[in-house]
Amino acid sequence: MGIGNGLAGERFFRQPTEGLALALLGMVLVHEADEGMTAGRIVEVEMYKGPQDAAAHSYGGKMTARTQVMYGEPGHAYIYFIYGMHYCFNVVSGPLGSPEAILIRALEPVCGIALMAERRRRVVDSNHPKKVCALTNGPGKLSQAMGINAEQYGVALWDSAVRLYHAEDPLPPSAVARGPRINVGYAGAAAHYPWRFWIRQHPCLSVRSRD
DNA sequence: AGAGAGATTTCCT
DNA sequence: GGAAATCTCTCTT
Repeated sequence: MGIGNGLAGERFFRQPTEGLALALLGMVLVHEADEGMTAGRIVEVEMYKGPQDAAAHSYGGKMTARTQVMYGEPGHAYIYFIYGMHYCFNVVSGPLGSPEAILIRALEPVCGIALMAERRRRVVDSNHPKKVCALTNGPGKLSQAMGINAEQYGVALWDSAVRLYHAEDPLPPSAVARGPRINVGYAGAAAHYPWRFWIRQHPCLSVRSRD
């Protein structure tokens, strides 16, 4: 109870990537792990639009062991390891053969804050909102807090321990802002495309992307 | 508040 | 060898 308005089914993911990215805002990501359940509301995302997008791992149709899942059906988890330290969690988008993805950049913790703090090796007072947000206000942080790593690579998000629930109340369009993606300066013109979306003024936005 | 460096794998040259 | 869809710590302002 209280988590959301129902599990997102397989067909939810079959929509154009921009619509899916916007729909993910306000939804709740859940991981039911052996150690316990954690959940967080999605407040910031970025879309990566496949072969035409110079910032995407699948730019030019590049396929490696890492990017393979993006070429499959939407709604699977694309997880990659970066900077020798961090995992980043993405929702695969686009139909079979269309390697697009949506990076989840920030969550608002909803359930399992103590477990998140333990995984992040932090001591957090649940009544201190800024400290709670700091558990999941970045793509590497939220993966660690949610217990997401290479083990979940490729899982189907409508049928696994990692899943998505619809928001109880839809976000009004006025609550959503968009702007350029973070840390893609190498991508030429694509670095300026407004393909990051976030909930305006939300306290849990990533450090690099405050309003 | 902001800048700089270190951590250290995956992928490309 | 070098950069990357990042984070943390330290030093400086």
